Amino acid sequence: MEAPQNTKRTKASEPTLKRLPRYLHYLQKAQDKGILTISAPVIGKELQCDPTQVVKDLATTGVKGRPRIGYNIHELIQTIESFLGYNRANEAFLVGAGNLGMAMMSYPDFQRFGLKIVAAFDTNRDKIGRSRSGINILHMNKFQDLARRLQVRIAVLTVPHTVAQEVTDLLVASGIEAIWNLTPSQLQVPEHVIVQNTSMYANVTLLLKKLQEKDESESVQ
Amino acid sequence: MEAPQNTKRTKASEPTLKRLPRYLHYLQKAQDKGILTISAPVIGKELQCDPTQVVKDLATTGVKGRPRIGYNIHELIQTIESFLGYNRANEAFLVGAGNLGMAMMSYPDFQRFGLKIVAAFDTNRDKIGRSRSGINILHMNKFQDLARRLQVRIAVLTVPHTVAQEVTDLLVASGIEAIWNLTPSQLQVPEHVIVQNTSMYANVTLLLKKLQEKDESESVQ
DNA sequence: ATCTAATAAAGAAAAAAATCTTTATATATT
DNA sequence: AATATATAAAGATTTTTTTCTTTATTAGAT
Ligand SMILES: NC(=O)c1ccc[n+]([C@@H]2O[C@H](COP(=O)([O-])OP(=O)(O)OC[C@H]3O[C@@H](n4cnc5c(N)ncnc54)[C@H](O)[C@@H]3O)[C@@H](O)[C@H]2O)c1
Ligand SMILES: NC(=O)c1ccc[n+]([C@@H]2O[C@H](COP(=O)([O-])OP(=O)(O)OC[C@H]3O[C@@H](n4cnc5c(N)ncnc54)[C@H](O)[C@@H]3O)[C@@H](O)[C@H]2O)c1
Repeated sequence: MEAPQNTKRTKASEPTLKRLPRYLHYLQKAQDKGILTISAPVIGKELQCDPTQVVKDLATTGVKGRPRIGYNIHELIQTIESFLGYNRANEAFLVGAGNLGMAMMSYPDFQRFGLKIVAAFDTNRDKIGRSRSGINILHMNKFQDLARRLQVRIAVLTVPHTVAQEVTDLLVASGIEAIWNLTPSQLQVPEHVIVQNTSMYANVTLLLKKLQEKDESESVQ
Repeated sequence: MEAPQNTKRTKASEPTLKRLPRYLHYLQKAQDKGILTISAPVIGKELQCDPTQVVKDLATTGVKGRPRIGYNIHELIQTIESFLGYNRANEAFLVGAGNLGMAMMSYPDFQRFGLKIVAAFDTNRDKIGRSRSGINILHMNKFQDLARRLQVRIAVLTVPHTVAQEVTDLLVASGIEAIWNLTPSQLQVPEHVIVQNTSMYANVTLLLKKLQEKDESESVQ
C-alpha cells in the first residue's frame, strides 16, 4: 500500500480519538430517529461539549459539512467509522476467561466497533472446552500456535494481575502486536508492541476525588 | 478563585489523578518485596514514565522526599491513599446486575480503592433475591427508599444503554450525587451530579487506531 | 571535615489541547 | 435578486500539561 490519495496523515490527538466514538454513538441513535442532516452546534448541545471542538474533531476525519445545513448524517457516520477502522473486524484473542473476560465475551457490541473476539484462552481446567456467546475457551498452551496460524495480532488481557506480566511475555513471543490491558499491571513490552490500558481504578479514583472536592468546596463556603 | 489561604486545596490535575493509582499499585508491590525507601527515578524507570513527572505528581499529594534517599515507601503509600480517599470506604449501589455488573460485584479490589458496593439492583425477576460475593440483588423499586435511608451517594451504572437515561433520572431523583457510568450513553444530569464515564469503546478505538497508524507508517517507509 | 554524586524541589520553557475569534459560504427570508 | 443568518472552516489566543533547567540538600566517599 502506498500513495494515499490524500496524504493528509491527520494524526488525530488522543482526546479527539476518545471523543469520536461518543459522537458516533449519538449519531447512530439520531439516524435511527430518521434525522438526515445534523450540525455541530446541535451535537455539542446534546453531548454537552463545545461546538467548535466538535467541528474540529469531525474535521480530522476529513468529512465536509455545509454552512447553514450541517453534515449529512449518513456520510458522517460512514466517514467516522472508516476513519476509526470500525469496518475492519480486527480479530482478537481474549486471555483469562474469568468474571470480566466472560462479560466481555458476552458483549456483542465490540464487533460493531471493529473488534472481534474469535477465541478465549485460560489455564483453568473447569473453563476449558466451554464456550460463551459462540466463543470457545481453549487451553493456554494452544495460544502460540493458533495466534501464528490465524495471524491474530490483538489480545485482550483479563487475567489476574499477579500473572499479567508472564502472560504478556508469552503473548509477545507469540507475535501479538497490540494488547488491551484490563489488569492494573503496568506491562513491560518491546517497543513495537502497543499497549492500551483500561484502568478501572483510575476511573474510580477520579470519581471519588471529584466527590471529595465537591464536599470540600461546599464546606468552605 | 481567590484568597488561597492555608487552604492546601492542591487541586490535582486529571492526568495526575489517573497516574497516582498506578504508582500506588506499583508501590504496594515494591513494599511487599521489603523495600523501605524509593526514589522518583526508580519509579519512573519501572513504570516507563518521566521521573520529573513522578516528582510533580507525588508533590501534589503533599508528601516530602529526601535527596539522595527518596521517599519512605510506607509514608508515601499512606499519603497517596489518604489523598485519594481510599481509606474512606465510600458506599455505592450497583444498578444492572448483568454480565458486567456481576463481574464488578465479584471484584474485591474496588474496596481497596475506596469503593464499597453494598447492594445491587435489577428489574429482572431471575436475578432478584440472588447474591454474588455477599452482595444482594434487590428489585429496582427498592432503590429510592434504600438510597435515602442508607444515605448512599454513589451509583455504579451497568444497565443496557437503551435504558441508561431513564435509570439515571431515577438515580438522581433518589439523591445520588455521583454516577460511575459504564454504559456508552452520554447521561444528562443536573449540574450538581458528578458523572464519571468509563468508555470501553474509547479504549478499543484508541488501540485499533494506534495499530492502524503503525501499519500505515510502516507501509510508507 | 570536605568533596562528590544523586535526587527532591522549584521554576522555566515547550508542547498540546481547548477555547475563542474571525471569515467565508450557503441557505432561507424578504 | 438582495439581505440576513446560521454554521463550517480556518486562524489566534488562552489554558493546561509535559518536559527541560536550575538549585539546593543530603548521604556517602575520600
Ligand atoms: N472483575 C472486575 O470487575 C474487574 C474490574 C477491573 C479490573 N479487573 C481486572 O481484570 C482481571 C481479571 O479479573 P476477574 O475478576 O475476571 O478475575 P478472575 O479470577 O475471575 O479471572 C481471571 C481468569 O484468568 C485465568 N488465568 C489465571 N492464570 C492464567 C494464565 N496464566 N493464563 C491464562 N489464564 C489464566 C483464571 O483461570 C481466570 O479464569 C484482573 O487483573 C482484575 O484486576 C477486573
Ligand atoms: N459486558 C461488557 O463487557 C461490557 C463492556 C462495555 C460496556 N458494557 C456496557 O455495560 C452495560 C451492561 O452490559 P452487560 O453486558 O452487563 O449487559 P446485560 O444485559 O448482561 O446486563 C444488564 C442488566 O441490567 C438489567 N436491567 C435492565 N433494565 C434495567 C432497569 N431499568 N433497571 C435496572 N436494571 C435493569 C438487566 O436485567 C441486566 O441484568 C451496557 O450498557 C453495555 O453497553 C458492557
